[in-house]
Amino acid sequence: MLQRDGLRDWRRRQSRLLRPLPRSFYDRNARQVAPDLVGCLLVRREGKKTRVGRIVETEAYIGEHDLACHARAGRTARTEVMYGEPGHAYVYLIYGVHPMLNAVCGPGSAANAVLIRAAEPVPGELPLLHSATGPGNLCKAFDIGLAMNRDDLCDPGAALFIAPRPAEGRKPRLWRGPRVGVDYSGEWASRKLRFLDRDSAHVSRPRPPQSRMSEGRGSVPRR
DNA sequence: TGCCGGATCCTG
DNA sequence: AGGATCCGGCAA
Repeated sequence: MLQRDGLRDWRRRQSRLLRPLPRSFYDRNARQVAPDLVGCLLVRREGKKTRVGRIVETEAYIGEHDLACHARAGRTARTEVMYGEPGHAYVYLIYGVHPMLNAVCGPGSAANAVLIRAAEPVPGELPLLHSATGPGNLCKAFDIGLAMNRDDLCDPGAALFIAPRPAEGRKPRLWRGPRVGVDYSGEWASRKLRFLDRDSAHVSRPRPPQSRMSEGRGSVPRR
């Protein structure tokens, strides 16, 4: 049990080192922020527990002119937070079922946001409650609900924030592709605003051609 | 006030 | 392939 206490202390020390990305990080177009968030650490503090995951997939939603972005309808009660200070959470419910986590971006009051679509476990940290592959699953794994809408991700005491890429962490090899589930948005559906770490086994579908675990349902290498 | 359509996921 | 399940946005 000494060993386990040691591990707990180690985790506590590690998690104290995690600090939120500064607001200036988010105060840019989501097109710039989204790829920079891949490899960063999603941190959820709940009671005495701190859960950490490495973000491996994001999507940029770049403002009112982006027909896939909720702000396409302009300023409304729901989208208000996207026009506010960068660095806050925008959480909404999709299909009446799944909460989705976004980080509000800028510049300034431009209604930009980055959807956080997947995270992978970090060795040495608490195991995640559940797979964090896919935006709905990710919210479940980190216990993120609608109540966290508008929370400030830059507050050092926040229950939810994103910490910078660890210096010792591997640098992601990024792949860029079209966003998922936005076929209704015309030409915006084909814009490559989805970013993922090609070497992660925890990205959602559809996976890029030669990523780890890219084998779809029952497909077999050809000969 | 009512209706419609989602930035999804899981099962059959 | 389809259902779950509910909220925001828009038309009436």
